[in-house]
Amino acid sequence: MLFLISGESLMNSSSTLKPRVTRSKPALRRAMLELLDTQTLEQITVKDLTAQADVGYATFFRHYPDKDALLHDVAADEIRRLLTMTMPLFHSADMEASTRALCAYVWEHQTIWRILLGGGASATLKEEYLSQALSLLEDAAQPHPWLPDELAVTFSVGALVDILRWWLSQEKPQNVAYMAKVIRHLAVQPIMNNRVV
Amino acid sequence: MLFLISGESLMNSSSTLKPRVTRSKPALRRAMLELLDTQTLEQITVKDLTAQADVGYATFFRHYPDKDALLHDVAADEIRRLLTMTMPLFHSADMEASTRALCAYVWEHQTIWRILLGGGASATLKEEYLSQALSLLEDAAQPHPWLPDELAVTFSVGALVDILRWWLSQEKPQNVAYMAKVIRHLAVQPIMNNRVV
DNA sequence: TCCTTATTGATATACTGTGTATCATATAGG
DNA sequence: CCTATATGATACACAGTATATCAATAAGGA
Repeated sequence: MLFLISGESLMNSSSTLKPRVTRSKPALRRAMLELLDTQTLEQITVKDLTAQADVGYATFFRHYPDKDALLHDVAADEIRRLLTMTMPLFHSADMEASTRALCAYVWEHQTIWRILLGGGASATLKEEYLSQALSLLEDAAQPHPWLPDELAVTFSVGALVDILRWWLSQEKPQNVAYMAKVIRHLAVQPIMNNRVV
Repeated sequence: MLFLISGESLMNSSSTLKPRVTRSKPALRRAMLELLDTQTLEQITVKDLTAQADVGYATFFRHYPDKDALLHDVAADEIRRLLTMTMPLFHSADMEASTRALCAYVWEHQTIWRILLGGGASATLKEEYLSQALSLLEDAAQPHPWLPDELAVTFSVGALVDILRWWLSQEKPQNVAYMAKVIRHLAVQPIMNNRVV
């Protein structure tokens, strides 16, 4: 499988192969995604990465201090984009449209999200996701009279990630509309200020 | 901090120290819990464990193949006990009593659960928890007309672990009754066959 | 009390993976 | 054509894992 990520292009427009300069970093990001498809993050070694990227071993450390930094670099953009579609959920504006847009985005980018959610990256992903979500919490300020905001976000983000991971791990995944309904019902609706059972 | 775990006692009834025989394994389990209080699982080395347990380095491998096996040994009992209190939640018998009993149990054993849920063991814990829960799924057979059983359990167990972790990570934790209500409302009620939003 | 067996401590060793340092080479961009 | 920079290749120091070996020690039975 091949993956093209973020804005950087791996080849230039000319017919000849692009020379070494600036080739390593995109190659390493590409290699990380390729290896995460079948292995866990901690199973992947720097040697594996540089071999997959067809790059010298020491070259890795000229771009990243360690494996986690590379994963962070790969995932940061996607997380941020998904997060901008997640936060509106807590403002209870048009919830149906929001959840559907969220699921549609994940579905369109399922190749990378299947890797980020599955494998061994999910722990790192969830931490980062939750961290970014909590830092944006002040804006929301949607009062949950009986539920601490931090608990609400922790629960909702956790449930969202778990549900999305289940979705993309299925052999025959459900459709977008259904998953939006599931997320609305399981991860969003319960933290809204309604009746408490 | 000191921890006494499962049924094994570290000392015998006599006034003298118990000799080496059978001393290592309990000492290693004890050391694992002590180190997990301040470090992540992957931060802990076998050398750390054997030093903390005051045991020879090679002795570790005479009892466990690796760190994860030791953690598994430490956590297995607790997980199994908590699970027997978790499953009744899906039978919708007396939900209020079930959730309260669950939270009361965690609260009574908060010393070990704070370690198992926090730190670096939470990922392993959740996997094991979910695995055991899914293997017991056949018994429940509580039909969720619109929700696949596996998704329901995945969501519910995930939410439960997340909520419990948040609870025990608080400086001034909420009381048992409140947390039972939260779990009922966030992790259990949403998967029951009611109205779908 | 004595003897056998099992546990342990201590140590040596092989191996894998990380991270740094160094030097020669190739090339992009001026 | 020249120079700054990215790269490849390699050597090296270091940490952690896992196994093997041998002597010491104590438990539990004779």
